[in-house]
Amino acid sequence: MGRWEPNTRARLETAALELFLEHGFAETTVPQIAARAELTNRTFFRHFRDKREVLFSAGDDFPERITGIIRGAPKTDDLWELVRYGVDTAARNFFPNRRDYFRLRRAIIHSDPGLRERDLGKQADLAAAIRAGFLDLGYDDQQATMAAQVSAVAMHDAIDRWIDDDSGAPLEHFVRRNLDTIQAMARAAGTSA
Amino acid sequence: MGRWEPNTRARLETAALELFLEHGFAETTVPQIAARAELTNRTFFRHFRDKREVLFSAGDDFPERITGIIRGAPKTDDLWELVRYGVDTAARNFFPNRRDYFRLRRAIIHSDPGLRERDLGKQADLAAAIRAGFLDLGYDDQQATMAAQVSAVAMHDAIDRWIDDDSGAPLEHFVRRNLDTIQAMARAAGTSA
DNA sequence: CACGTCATGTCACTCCGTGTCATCACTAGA
DNA sequence: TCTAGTGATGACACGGAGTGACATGACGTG
Repeated sequence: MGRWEPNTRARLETAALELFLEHGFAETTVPQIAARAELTNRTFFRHFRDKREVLFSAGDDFPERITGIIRGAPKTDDLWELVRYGVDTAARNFFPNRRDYFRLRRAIIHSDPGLRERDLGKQADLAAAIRAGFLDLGYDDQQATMAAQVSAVAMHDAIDRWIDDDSGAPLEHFVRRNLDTIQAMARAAGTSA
Repeated sequence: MGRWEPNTRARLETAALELFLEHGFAETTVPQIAARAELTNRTFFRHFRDKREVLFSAGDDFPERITGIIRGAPKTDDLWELVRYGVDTAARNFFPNRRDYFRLRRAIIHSDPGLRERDLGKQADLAAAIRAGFLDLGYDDQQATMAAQVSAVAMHDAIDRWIDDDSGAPLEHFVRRNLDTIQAMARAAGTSA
């Protein structure tokens, strides 16, 4: 399997992260990253489709995993309960407890419009996978799509809050709170007027 | 004001759309677009920050307009009602009745990953503007963020369905239906089990 | 009619990303 | 031990995106 240094991908990822933190994303060139990892320009693009992707390859398997979670969910007709179960389980399993790393990574992503767009793309991929899972369970297109989007939105925002929070609350807490907020909104509708 | 042909931007936009439809987005070069519009490469980038943006400049004022809509909304404490009002009003006012044009445009966007990401970026910009409007009205961060995301998601998906629908139903119909789906989900939670 | 302004043109340049072929370590098999 | 094959990397060339700096030329103003 590994004839050269077998850590090629990892070496490129850490080299990239370091350089992005030192000089900024836009100011870092791909040849610089490759050089720090003792590789060449061409090799970088064999492992990552573009310069942005080097920050996102960690979540490559999220779509499959979320599909697995939904498949393995306890049987219920309650779609909202299924959403709660799904995001909660994902929150418990997807994210290692390295908040400081995520904070650095987010800082880089927020610093560049292109990275922000790529991040949104990943979020959309996740939503698509969730939707596919719901469709598989027999929910109709409309329900599956909306439930998936709500899930993805709640999760994405929760990660943001979790990163900024220093109380030690787990990610699940923030996801649930987001879903509860939406639910409360929808339930209160038509009540006050 | 106009010394040359005064339609520079519009000429570039139509030239780009035509070429994208003829040869595909990736296969079309910026010099080609500029040439068809009888302009130069450099002028293209003075009007659009990159090749993708030429397909999106039409919605540049959406964020301001949505903020205006929320500011001018009838007073209510019912956030969900406010969401309904906002997306409904936006649906009525933002989109001209050129479904065929939107269909072509969407076909191009769906054909290229980069364009899809840019599209998601625009959706996020819209969500941010909506959130700002809600914050302005005094809602807390959590509520404002979730309500804004729900609004943006409902709108984005509604446009998709509206484009594909041939019954002549107006865009508002699909937005409302999306919101109703979410509301029904949230209200039914805990009912069936 | 001289002047300033502003959109466009011209030119040169860096960097991203790709196609193509060469290299070289390791493995399998005789 | 030799040899052929495999697969990851290196070397090289190239097109296209996007930018900076300066030139041009039409228009309004005094």
